[in-house]
Amino acid sequence: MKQFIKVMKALSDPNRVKMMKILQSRPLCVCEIKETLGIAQSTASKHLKLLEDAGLVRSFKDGLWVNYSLTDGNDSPYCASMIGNLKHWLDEDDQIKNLNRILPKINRIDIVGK
Amino acid sequence: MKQFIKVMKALSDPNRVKMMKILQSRPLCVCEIKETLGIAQSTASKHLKLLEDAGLVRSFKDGLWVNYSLTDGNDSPYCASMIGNLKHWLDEDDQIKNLNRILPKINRIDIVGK
DNA sequence: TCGATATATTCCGTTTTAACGATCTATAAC
DNA sequence: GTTATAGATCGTTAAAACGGAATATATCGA
Repeated sequence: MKQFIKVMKALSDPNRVKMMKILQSRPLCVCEIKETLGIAQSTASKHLKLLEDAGLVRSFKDGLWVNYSLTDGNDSPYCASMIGNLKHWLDEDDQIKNLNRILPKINRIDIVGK
Repeated sequence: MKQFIKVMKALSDPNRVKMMKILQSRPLCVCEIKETLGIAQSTASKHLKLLEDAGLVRSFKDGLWVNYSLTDGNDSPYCASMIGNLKHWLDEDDQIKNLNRILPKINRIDIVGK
């Protein structure tokens, strides 16, 4: 029950769902994610931690950067199912379409300051 | 996005998930639900309203009673998918097993007072 | 070692959520 | 009509969630 609730909670915030959707395109570092969504760095970092705790994303360090990507969900049927469904869900959502439109222009080396 | 968030939020509370699971057995009125879960009547009523708003359950009156049951989820792919998955998910959860054990003994005519 | 930079963590204010008791509404029996 | 009962709604309180600024941590390059 606890694991299920964790996954549902993780997916019941718009910013976190947006993160799941943009991570479908490619792995992203925190600064690319906060830039794409237009939120504070601390906010992005916290949301990502929550998604990671739920088993929906994973992270690996690359020098200064931490890259986040979707998991395969193999550890949890709840994650596997939700990750799978989100592959096609919300593609027609206006906010998501917008994010996907600006995402190609987002690049970690272009992001300065905080 | 809004509809999706609504469904996720609806399923991110243990009491609401328990309601979804016991409604798999049979339609139940509010007093049977509150009795099974051991919560206040007003609490049960509010949770059910939230589940109904999300499209996961529906209600119909039968005299003084209001019977709640699962929807078929036809109005929403999110609901359809979650209702379908919940058919097999959490069956091995201890809390859910307990509810299913006491549920056959719960009967609206045996429930007195509030 | 000394900045500079990316991310994580902490702190704090604001909003949302969940719980219950009390009250209101609607229906059934009389 | 009156009364009894099931459920919905309201008011309140406590806990959790969300946001951002500030601070701490870790790594890279000079």
